[in-house]
Amino acid sequence: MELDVKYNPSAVEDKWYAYWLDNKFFHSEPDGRKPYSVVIPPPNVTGILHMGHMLNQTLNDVLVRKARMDGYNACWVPGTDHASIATENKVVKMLEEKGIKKADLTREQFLEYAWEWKEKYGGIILQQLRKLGASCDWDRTRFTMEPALSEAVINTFVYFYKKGLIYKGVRMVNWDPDRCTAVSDEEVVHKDTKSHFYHLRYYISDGNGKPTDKFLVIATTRPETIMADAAICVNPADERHHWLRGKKVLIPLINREIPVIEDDYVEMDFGTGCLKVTPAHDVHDYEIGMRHNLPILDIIDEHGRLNEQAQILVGEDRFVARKKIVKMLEEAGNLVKVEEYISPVGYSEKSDAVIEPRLSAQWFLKMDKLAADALETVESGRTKLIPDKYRNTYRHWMETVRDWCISRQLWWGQQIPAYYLPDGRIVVEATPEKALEEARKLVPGLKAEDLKRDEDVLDTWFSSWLWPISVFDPEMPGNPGHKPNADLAYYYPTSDLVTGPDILFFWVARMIMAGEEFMGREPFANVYLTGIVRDKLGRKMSKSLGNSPDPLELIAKYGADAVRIGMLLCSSAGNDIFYDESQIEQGRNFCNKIWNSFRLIKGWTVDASLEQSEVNKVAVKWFSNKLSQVVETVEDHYSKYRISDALMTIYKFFWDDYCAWYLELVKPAYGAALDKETYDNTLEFFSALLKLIHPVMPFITEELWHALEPRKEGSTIMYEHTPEVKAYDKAFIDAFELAKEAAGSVRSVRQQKGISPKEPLKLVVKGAFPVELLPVVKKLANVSDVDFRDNLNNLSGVGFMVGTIEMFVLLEGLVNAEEEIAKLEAALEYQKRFLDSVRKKLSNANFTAHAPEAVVAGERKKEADSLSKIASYESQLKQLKNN
RNA sequence: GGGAGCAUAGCUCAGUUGGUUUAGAGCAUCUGCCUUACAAGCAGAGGGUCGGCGGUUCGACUCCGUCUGCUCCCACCA
Repeated sequence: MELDVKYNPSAVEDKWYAYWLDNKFFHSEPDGRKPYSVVIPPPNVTGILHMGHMLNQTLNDVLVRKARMDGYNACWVPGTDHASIATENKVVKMLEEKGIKKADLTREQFLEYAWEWKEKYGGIILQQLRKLGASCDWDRTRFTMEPALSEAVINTFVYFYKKGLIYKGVRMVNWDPDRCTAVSDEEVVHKDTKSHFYHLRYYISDGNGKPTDKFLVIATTRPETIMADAAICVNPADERHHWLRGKKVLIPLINREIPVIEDDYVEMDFGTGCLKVTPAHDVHDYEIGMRHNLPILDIIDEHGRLNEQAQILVGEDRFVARKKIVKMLEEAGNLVKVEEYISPVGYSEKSDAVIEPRLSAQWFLKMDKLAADALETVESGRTKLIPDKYRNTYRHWMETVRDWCISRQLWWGQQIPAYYLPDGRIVVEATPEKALEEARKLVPGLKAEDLKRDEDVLDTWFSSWLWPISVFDPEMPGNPGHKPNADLAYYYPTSDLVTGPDILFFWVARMIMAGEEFMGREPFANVYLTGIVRDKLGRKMSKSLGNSPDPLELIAKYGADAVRIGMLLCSSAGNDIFYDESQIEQGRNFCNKIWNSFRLIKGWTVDASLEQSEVNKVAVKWFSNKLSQVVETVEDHYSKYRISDALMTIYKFFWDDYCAWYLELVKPAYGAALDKETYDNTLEFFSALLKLIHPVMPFITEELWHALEPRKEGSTIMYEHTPEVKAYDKAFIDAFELAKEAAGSVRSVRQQKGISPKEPLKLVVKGAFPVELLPVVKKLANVSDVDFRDNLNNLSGVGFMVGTIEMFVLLEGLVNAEEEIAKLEAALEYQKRFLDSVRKKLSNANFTAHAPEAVVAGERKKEADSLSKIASYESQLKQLKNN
């Protein structure tokens, strides 16, 4: 078989992915094995794969594949999220391009377009995930708006409504004027924004609506809202303003009279100490208004424009109005001064529009009990957050969370199952038929067309918070008539959840709430929170910055395995990832290394009659011991979710120990054959390595596992078992390190003296170097001869130390005595200083008295070793100087 | 404004209850090699007063305080 010098991933990857699918290797059904289940954080149905997904899905796939090889019944449920705002935006945009306005469509027509769009573009992202090698059970693919899951959402709404936890109320909500919908507190991003602080003069009224010459000054950032002012408020303790008590003032420009009131809320040392109270357009003002029974005057419409109530600037956008009114105020003589001002302003996470606090009727879910339960889940450790630092933020959020505004003024989503009777009363039922039935109990003879269904849909998170339950059982426990479900019983709670910390509250916390509410227990055992993928400059990868590479192009260029390695190499949990293409190159190089090691092995001929040589014996002995030690380390890393450490351990083990040391040791001379025993062991080691690597690099390992020996149809490395940890001889492994060090030192001497690796060298040894390991030094350092002696006097060459063993490379005529003396003196100097520091410790009575015995013994050993090294350096120096 | 976290080689990071670490890895760098598995490679080498200062301790990268710098989260836009 002729193998290419370079590994070619594209030819291999599609083949094996199709093979895995054909054989249903990713599919899981409940059985006698222990389950390992994960649900995908459902990406937006209209989304495309970005680097953040790559990182998450790679980590997820590593965990799933590892669990599968550990004998678990692994089930990874994929799916997408209908993402109401994001998707509706895209559909609206698409329609606009066709010249169609949403306003001209009925709800049904719009939804038809939306579904069409979803069928066409939705799920591209799931196709992309396949390219990465994700071992999802595609037969279980779910969509949050598929009929069954929508039903689950509706049932959940009914459930909470009947439990009294859902209510409708007029509240100040975060209004996104771009999208014309309310958004939740969590969807508001506060950004420091440059604005102005306008100081405005309000004249005191003479009691008949006419201005006197007295006035007060307020400071505001929103002069366009003065027409909605209901009062001016001062702090009762503020003596500067006591003269205003009982007075009325006139709103500039429109001359409407409003009272001066007093409330502790106002801070005396901020602004002028006078606050204009605008209950309809500010959350605090609203609260003050409630306390003081102030009228509410709403002057801004749903698009953020001034309405008729404003009297002036009607129809103007709020920001345009702001500019215009400032000019008007200036001309009217009401503008005292303008200050530059930076203040935090809320923006809609989805549209980036400035949030308008707006009073509107919305549906809310009471959070106190749900949040308390979900907090306990994490506090008790039933769900672990990895890394642990997120527990603090989680706690803080759970303790301060407010009721969840769950209604959205959109069409794409689950429509709220609330029905209004003509008299305004509400019935909430899962179906229109049921609703009518209930309504008739209130108003006999009511007709279907008399019932009006609420226009709003539910927040997307109100569907995705059910995900770990609904993907297994859309009928949802908790609903009347719910029957036990085998999948749910088997797979719930899921094992690990891999997701970004940015949706810890949006999604993770709420899934925990739903889990506790409906299942009575946590939805997952561990939540692994990844970092944010950033570019080399530390900027978050984003479409607008254009700094995010296309993952599919990367896969095409380097191969999926390489990309996976690149993502994993630098991804300790919770730390941000600084993405750099060179990491993916490193992954590609690793693929190539694996590939070429296979070419080497495959090229060997075997002679069954050959005896196993000493060097091969020791190589096999060492590697089999080392393998167990490494597997143990890797398992430990995995158990702590230190995926990049696990990968690095495997990487070094393969590259350094297997390729650079083991294969070089057993490699037969050119044209020579290898003994069968060593060959079999070598293949066995290779096979074990492939299994160890498979979770991180699924494609190349499957390819080579099949190339290694003929496999039965339908077999796969995916279901091979992770290599076992057998008892290993640590002392022997450590001793082998001495041999490596010796070989390295000899090579170093060659480098310094410019001696070709092909020229054999002679070595003299003083000390207890294990004879068993001599062949290792001989072969890898090209040493023809090793001579043990009691002293190294009168030799010509270069000496070095391996531990406390002295070694000497015999070299005639190549030695520069001065150079050697200088080197030895430097080494001696270092050693003497080291000895000093050790002795300082040992001579300290406090140290010997307080430190544990083992530590003291360690220091004594250091002292002894150091003394022996010093002695040997000194004797070598003496030699050199005498000659 | 409140809270959390981070700061270790040029870069990205380890360093697990303070003691065989006058600190390790990978990448990058430098030197020598086209040695018939791999130049996407091989061999060798250099590189850090562990952010500053102070304290606790026989002993501090590790614990405490403080300062500086960065990041993130939360927060009602007078």
